[in-house]
Amino acid sequence: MTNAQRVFTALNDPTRRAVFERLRDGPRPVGEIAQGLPVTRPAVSQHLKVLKEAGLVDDRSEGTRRIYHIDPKGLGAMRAWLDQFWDGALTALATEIEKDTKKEPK
Amino acid sequence: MTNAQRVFTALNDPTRRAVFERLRDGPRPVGEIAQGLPVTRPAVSQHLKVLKEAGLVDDRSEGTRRIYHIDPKGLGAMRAWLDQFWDGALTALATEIEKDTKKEPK
DNA sequence: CTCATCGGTAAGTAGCTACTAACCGTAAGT
DNA sequence: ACTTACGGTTAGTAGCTACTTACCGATGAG
Repeated sequence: MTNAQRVFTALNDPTRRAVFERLRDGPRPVGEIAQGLPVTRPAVSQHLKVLKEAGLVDDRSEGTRRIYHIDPKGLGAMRAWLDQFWDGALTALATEIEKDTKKEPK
Repeated sequence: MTNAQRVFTALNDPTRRAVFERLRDGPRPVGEIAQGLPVTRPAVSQHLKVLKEAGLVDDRSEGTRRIYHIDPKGLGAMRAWLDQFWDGALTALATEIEKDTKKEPK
């Protein structure tokens, strides 16, 4: 399984995106993340595991709590994938427009 | 269902990404896209439908063929989502580093 | 040494999704 | 008009996945 694949899979689930977005404002322990979400805490743990494997989050221990924070590594991989795509897409689009212009020079 | 949700769902499936990436080199008819892929042509049609609903591809008729091409709209939505995230993630990370530095000034 | 809190893990299940096979409509060639 | 090529749609199914419940280890307070 490629790295980009893991990132996409991780961000595909709405609940998991909610978990991830909750970390945007700063690091949080698991319980605090789970609070307010419509799923149980174990579910959040499982989501965090997936996010971590995708390189989207990382954690550190602090007493009995585990503080999770965003890891830019995953976002970077995704952005790289997207950028590599962006150029090709725009190039193809430009070619398309050029062809259309030749066909219908108004 | 939000628009970003549709883009993520569309790009989540490996086969669907393969379909999408095949259009990076330029517009292609359905049959040509399906050729070489390990799935049948109807499956490709279904994938194209999902990609189209996500704003990632669009199509035009040319005789009995349907030529599919990349639609930048979907990629733009995804990039917007990512960028909006990017800043928050980096800000949080910077805050983190700052805190760690204060704790362990080496 | 208890006892409570925090959180990761295992097992089992309901719901979704990607796939194939069969079918149908449409456009172009003869 | 007949035939062929192209491709979208439907019905049915196998496999995956997000969820809950129950359990367990670890840390800190008293």
